[in-house]
Amino acid sequence: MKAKEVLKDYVAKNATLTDEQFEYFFSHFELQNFKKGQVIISQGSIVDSEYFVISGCLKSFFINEELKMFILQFAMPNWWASDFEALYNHTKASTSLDCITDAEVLCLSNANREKICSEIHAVESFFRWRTNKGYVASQKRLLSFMNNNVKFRYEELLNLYPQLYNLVPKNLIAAYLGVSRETLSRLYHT
Amino acid sequence: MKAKEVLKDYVAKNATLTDEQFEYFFSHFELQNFKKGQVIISQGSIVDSEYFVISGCLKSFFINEELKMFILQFAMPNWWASDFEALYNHTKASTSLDCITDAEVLCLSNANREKICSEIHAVESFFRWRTNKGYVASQKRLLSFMNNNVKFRYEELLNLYPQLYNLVPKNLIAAYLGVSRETLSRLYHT
DNA sequence: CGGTTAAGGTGACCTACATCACATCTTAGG
DNA sequence: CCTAAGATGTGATGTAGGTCACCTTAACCG
Repeated sequence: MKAKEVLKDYVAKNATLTDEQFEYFFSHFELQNFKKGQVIISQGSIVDSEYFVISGCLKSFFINEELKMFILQFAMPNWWASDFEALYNHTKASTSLDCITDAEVLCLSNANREKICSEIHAVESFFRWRTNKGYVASQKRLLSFMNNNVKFRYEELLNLYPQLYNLVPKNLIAAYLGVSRETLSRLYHT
Repeated sequence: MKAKEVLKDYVAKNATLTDEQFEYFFSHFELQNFKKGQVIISQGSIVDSEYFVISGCLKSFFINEELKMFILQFAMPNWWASDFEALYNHTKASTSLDCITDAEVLCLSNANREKICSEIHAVESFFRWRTNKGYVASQKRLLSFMNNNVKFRYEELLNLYPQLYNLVPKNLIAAYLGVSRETLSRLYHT
C-alpha cells in the first residue's frame, strides 16, 4: 500500500475530510526513507518536524549521564513520533529518534501542521484527537509502571505488539520496560 | 478572584478569543463546590465531565486489587482533571477523582466540550494545545520514573509544587512517587 | 474534654532487580 | 568464508526499596 493510502485510511477512521481536503492535507507531508540505524532526531538538536510511520520501526529514546538508554516509544506503522516538547516549544530535543529497521515515514513540519490546523477545522480536530490518544496511552503506561512488575509489563507489551518479539532485540525491550537486559533474560530462562 | 476571571486569564495565555466568544465558551461550564474528601469520579462509574480547578486540590488515583493506591495527578488551581480515557471513549472510569481539600471547580461536560470545539475553531485549537501539554508532562514524568531514584523525584515534585509539602499528607506524596510511605519517611529521617 | 483516628517515624527482615564478569552463539561486512 | 561486533544466557554478589510491627504525636469530633 502506498504511503498516501496508509495515511488516508488512518485519517478516515478519525476525521471526516473530503477528497480535496485530504489531497491538500497530504500535500504538506514529505515522504522520506531511512536506513536501519539512521538517526532522525538527536538529543540536543533542534526539532522541526513530526513523523508518521508508514513501514518499519523507530524508537524514541533518552540517554542519561551514565550512558544508560531508556526507550519512550517504539513507533510502528500508523504511529506518530517526534520530541513533541521540543517541537512545540522550539527548544532543543531532550530525546532522540532513530530507526530500528529500514523505515518509510511521512514528515510533517511544525509550521505545516499549524498551517493546516488553522486552515481546516476538521484537521485541527483530528490532531486534538490524536494527541489525546497519546496522552491516554502515556498515562496508562505510567500506571502500569507503578502497579505491575517486569514480567507483567513485558507480557502486556507483547500482547499489544506481538511483532516486537522478533523484530526488536531484547536489550531494547529491556530499555523500554526500564530494567536491565539480564533481568529480562532471567524472566523465562534460569 | 472569581472563577470566570481565573479561566479567562488561563485561556487568554494560550488562545485568542473575543470577549463575546469567551462569554459563550464560559456559558458551557458549571461552577461546583466540593468539600474535603468528597468523591467526584469513582472507579467503575460513568464519566461525563472534565474539571478545571479554581481553588483547592484534587487527586486522581487508582486503587489496585490489593487496595494499594497510586496517584496519577495532583490537580491544583489552573489544572484540568478527569478520567480522560473513560470520558472520550464513553467507557467506565478506571481511575477515581476526589478532593484533598475543599475545592471550587468548573465542570465541562464531554458533550459541551465537543459542541464548543466544533462551533469555535479557536476553542478546538485551545484544547489541542492543552492536551498536548498534558501529554508532554506525562512523558516527562514517565522518563523521570525510569531514570531517577525516589529522592530525586521527591525533590523534583516539591520544586514544581512547593505548596504540596504542607498541603498534602506524606502518604499521598508517596503514592504519587510510587513508593511506600516508610521509604519516603526514611529519605530525610533515620 | 476525652477518645478515636490519621499522620508520621523507625527497627528488623525480605525480595526484586542491578551490576559485573564471563561464556556462547549469531550475523553482517569485507 | 572469516572475523568482529552484536545478541543472549547465567553465576555471584550488592542494594534500594518493600513489608510488617509497633510507637508517638497531632487533629478532629461528639
